[in-house]
Amino acid sequence: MGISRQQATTDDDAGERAERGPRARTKRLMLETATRLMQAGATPSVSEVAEAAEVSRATAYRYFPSQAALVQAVVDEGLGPILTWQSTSDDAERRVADLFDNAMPRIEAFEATFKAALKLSLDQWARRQAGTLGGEPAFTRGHRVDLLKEAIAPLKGRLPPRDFNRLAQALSLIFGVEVLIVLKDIWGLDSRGTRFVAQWAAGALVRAAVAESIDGGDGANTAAVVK
Amino acid sequence: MGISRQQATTDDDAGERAERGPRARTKRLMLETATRLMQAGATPSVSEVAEAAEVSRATAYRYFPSQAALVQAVVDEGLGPILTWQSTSDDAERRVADLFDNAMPRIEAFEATFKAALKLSLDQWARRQAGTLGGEPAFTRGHRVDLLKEAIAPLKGRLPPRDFNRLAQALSLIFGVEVLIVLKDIWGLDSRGTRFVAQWAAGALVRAAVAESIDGGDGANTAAVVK
DNA sequence: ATCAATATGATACGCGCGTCTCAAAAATTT
DNA sequence: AAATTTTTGAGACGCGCGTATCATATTGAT
Repeated sequence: MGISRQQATTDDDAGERAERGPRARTKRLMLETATRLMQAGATPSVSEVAEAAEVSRATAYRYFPSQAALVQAVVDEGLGPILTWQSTSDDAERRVADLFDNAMPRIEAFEATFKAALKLSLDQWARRQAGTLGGEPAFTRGHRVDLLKEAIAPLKGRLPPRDFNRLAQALSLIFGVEVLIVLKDIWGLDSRGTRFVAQWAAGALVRAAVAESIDGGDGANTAAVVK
Repeated sequence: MGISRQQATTDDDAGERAERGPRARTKRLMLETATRLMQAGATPSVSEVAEAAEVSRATAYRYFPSQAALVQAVVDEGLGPILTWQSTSDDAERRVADLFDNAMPRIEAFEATFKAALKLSLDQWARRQAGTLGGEPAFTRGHRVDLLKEAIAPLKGRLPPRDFNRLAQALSLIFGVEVLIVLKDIWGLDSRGTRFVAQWAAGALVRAAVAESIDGGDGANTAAVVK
């Protein structure tokens, strides 16, 4: 079965990147073409990438059996630099700000890709609910969880674990593509305004978490908290 | 000719709800069937609703020309009660908390519907980027903007307009379905945990906005985001 | 009761995605 | 260089969505 052989290849390459030969070459060509198209704002189907890369549809589908696989590959490709990034500061708020400054422009650059990924996740979720398609991973917790936890790591000792997690969770609400959707598409803000609001919210949350831990427990959590 | 007549009906009904006759009856039947299916977690296509409601595909498509129209109708139907709701308090933080308490369970009850709506918006956005489909509304700013602005209305006088908007924008990041996606699907929280985190974050943001305005400008904004 | 208007249903069509088959081309081995 | 394996391309197929057409049933007015 040539098929299962080639299917396996898609996975093998994940492990051994330096693979040589026509397979790897064609795959890279497709990946680069797809990345280029997506950076231009498109959300190309496998067929469209095939045409743009000047390979046949059949070949394209051999390497990327679905648009989902394609998008995922582009996301991984484009997100690489973020994942290894480290803030130089050891102040939590500063680190979070640094993370946002680094990640948000990159997310914006790959906006179409991230939106496509979100859309596909929603698709998969819907199928899952419908009964079709069994125990797949459904929503893949991207990298945001780890990135944020790492950013607020300096608070790990100073905050109760519960509060630490709550902060990480709250921050993750203002970190992903959803921010772009809400602030740019719905509110009509520009990139600068979007980053500004996200930064402010992030800072406010970090400060709130720290402040609470200082003046003891839920000092600010009672009804209105009149300061 | 018959078509444009019936097409118009879809719009007319929005204005005159009490319409009588077979048209309204069938439409309601479909809407209720669709709502039932979606509450059960499904994201039915027009054809599926047609089958469940025991009307022909052709008829179904006359009333809801696309899945998007169907979802939109169900959203409006299910969201109605929220839109007219009013908090009895005049404390901003309390009002926001009330809003969340009221809206979040309802959003959860219609989770599949909201996710479908988000997915369709992303779809439309992608098509738009691709050049196909012209000047459509793209992302329809739902009701969240108005709801939140209304909730924090008590701060309208006490906060500079710029800060007021920033707060509304930040709050809208932790208000929609996206919250469910991030906290339930990605983090794996349950409904209670999700509401808890969202509530905490909302309160923290409101308090931060108020506190800043009190101790004058950007008293807490020093470290990050200098502008 | 009759007749026009209108709602419905059955059917067929185009289109795009993903799958499959098979033959030609390219690469690798012997 | 010849033989074999691997990669590629061309085409056909099924499927689901949305559209269009036409005949039939239902409704409402005269």
